[in-house]
Amino acid sequence: MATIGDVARRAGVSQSTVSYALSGKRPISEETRRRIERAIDELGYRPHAGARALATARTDVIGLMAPLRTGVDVHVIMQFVAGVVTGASRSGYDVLLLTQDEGVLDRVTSSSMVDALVVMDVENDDKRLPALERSRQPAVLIGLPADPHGLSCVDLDFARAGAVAARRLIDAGHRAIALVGSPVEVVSRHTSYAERMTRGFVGACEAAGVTYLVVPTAASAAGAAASVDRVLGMMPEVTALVVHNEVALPHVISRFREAGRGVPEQVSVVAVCPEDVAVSMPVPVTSVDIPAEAIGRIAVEMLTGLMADPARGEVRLVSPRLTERGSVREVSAPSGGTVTGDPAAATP
Amino acid sequence: MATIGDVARRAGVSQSTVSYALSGKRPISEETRRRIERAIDELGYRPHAGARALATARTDVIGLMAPLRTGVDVHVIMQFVAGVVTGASRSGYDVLLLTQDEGVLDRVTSSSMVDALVVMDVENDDKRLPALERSRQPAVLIGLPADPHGLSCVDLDFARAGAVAARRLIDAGHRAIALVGSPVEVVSRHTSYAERMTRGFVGACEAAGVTYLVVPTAASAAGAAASVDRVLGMMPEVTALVVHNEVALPHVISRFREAGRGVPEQVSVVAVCPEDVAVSMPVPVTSVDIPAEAIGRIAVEMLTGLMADPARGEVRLVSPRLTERGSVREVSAPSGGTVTGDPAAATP
DNA sequence: TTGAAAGCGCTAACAC
DNA sequence: GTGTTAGCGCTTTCAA
Repeated sequence: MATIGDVARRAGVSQSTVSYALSGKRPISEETRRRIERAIDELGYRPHAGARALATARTDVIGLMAPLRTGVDVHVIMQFVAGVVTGASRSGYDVLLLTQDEGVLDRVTSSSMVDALVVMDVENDDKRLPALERSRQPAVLIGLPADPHGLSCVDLDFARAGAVAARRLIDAGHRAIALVGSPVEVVSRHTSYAERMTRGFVGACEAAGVTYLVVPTAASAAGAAASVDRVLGMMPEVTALVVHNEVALPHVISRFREAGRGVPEQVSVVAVCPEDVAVSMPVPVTSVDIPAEAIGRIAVEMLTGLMADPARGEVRLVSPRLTERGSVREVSAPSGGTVTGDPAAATP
Repeated sequence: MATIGDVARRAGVSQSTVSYALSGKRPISEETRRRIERAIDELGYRPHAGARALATARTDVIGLMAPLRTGVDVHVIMQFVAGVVTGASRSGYDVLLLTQDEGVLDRVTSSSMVDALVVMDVENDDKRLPALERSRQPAVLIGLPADPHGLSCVDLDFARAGAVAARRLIDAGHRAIALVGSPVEVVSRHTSYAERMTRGFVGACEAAGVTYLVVPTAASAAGAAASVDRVLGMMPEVTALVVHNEVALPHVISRFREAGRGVPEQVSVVAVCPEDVAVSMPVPVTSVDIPAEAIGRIAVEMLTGLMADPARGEVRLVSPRLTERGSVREVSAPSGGTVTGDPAAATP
């Protein structure tokens, strides 16, 4: 590999001139610049990343801690990752893919491998937070810990998403609505989005005085079926669902159909999921989209902002947007319903 | 950040001694080693990755070119990625996540950011291959280009997978079998796995003299429905399916059921997909598993092998394994069928 | 507008 | 068993 010295020699200038020509940090005469560019092309020169990192204390690499346990919401995760990579490359950064492990975090940061970090799948009381603080690296969390104080976070506003989804159904005249939610693992791991989603849903239902039910649901056909049966058992009058579980969604729909309740004829559905999932269902599903890729990009934008100017933490909640796809049926409201709900499951 | 010099001073030894203590490349007295370790702990020292890369011409990072276009087989991709990351960390490497772009490949390799590369989603005539060659970096491809000569590749043996899946159905007595295959985009992009799969399927069917049909299928409910209708139209006597399309799978099953052909009562199914997908279907599906995570790990193993000893390229095809899950019904063979098939779609 | 040269932090001869 | 030191390739003062 050619070095900056080779380029300098070939162009008949000094190393520093080449360096400055590359960085643009001082004016270079047209003639010199031309010679340098020529030499660079001829030699196929690229600065050595390690040498540069050593000299500048920057790597132009950002670390991405992503949950690679497969099974849950792979779709969404992939989209976050894609957004982060896109955003990063747009800003001239590469992405080092890290596992969800505080040990890795310590190692990577203190050996100066990355300039900053994006941390995905943040839990309420995330074990990586102390390590993050210790590292004193700029960082953006995707998700919301219990105490986001001083941290930079971005996420979909799941509380509003839950409310928007519920309200769409309420406004359509439905009076008995179930939330088919995230898997119990997610809830018990205290990844806050499930709780926020539930809170928003419950809030909207109570405000409107409609009957509601919250059912955590495993990410499989069996889980979906079990949840559907539970819903039908506890709330036979159900006419509408909010589904916040990408994997279960198709199975929920078909189980309801098997039970003689077609979507959208007998049962209306609003999903909370990525757009492409909602579109690819047997029945296109009206949904509150999770703009995962956009959120990934925003995370990187926030990060570059932080690097330029280490301000105080900022929490950015992306507003949910509902897209109609015809899975909600307007019903003539048969007078107001009663508030019942499943107190056990519905605690915020 | 503490440097090796700080450690040396604190331990009362020279830098090189610290370096050697760390690398174990020469014997260090028990006493000295103890003092050094102590100093390292107290200072929280970690070698600076860039400095080390500069001095050793190694980064301990491998590049992973992964297709981040969402939509197709996200599941499988995630599992490959997870396998690569796991394998890498097991061998002391970190992973730089790169987009599928020759420009990126050139940049990353010639600036010495990585020691080696794993290239996913290889097409028959992949544009990245020249850049790869140019880079003279050890590389392992996941997938198979048209001419793998001199390259290291690993993939599932899709030809045998197709054959195994078909044979399972043939052996169960089925005489009219359809392959619901990969999306046309995949086929036309000439990602060879779809072709190999088809070849294996067709070969087995022709060898057994059964009727068969090959139908590329879009990765959506609509695509699945269209394909099912096409199958029923062209081959109404169909009693068995091989499905090589993870996204379409659930919709194929339900569309058949809607057409009055339940799985496995009227229609037997063997899928070619990751295990967790087959398990999470409404009906557990007998499948030839795609051991994506294992393949990812193998890729890294091959890579470390190559780095240690740049041998000639080696193509490793992982043997398919069929797992019974009850979606195949044994039928009393009603005498041998005729070879018809869809010549247009079934060309190898 | 350009050069010379001192590091950045580490490894690995080459000494002893 | 340990120390000295010359790089690795780049950036950035300091000088001109």
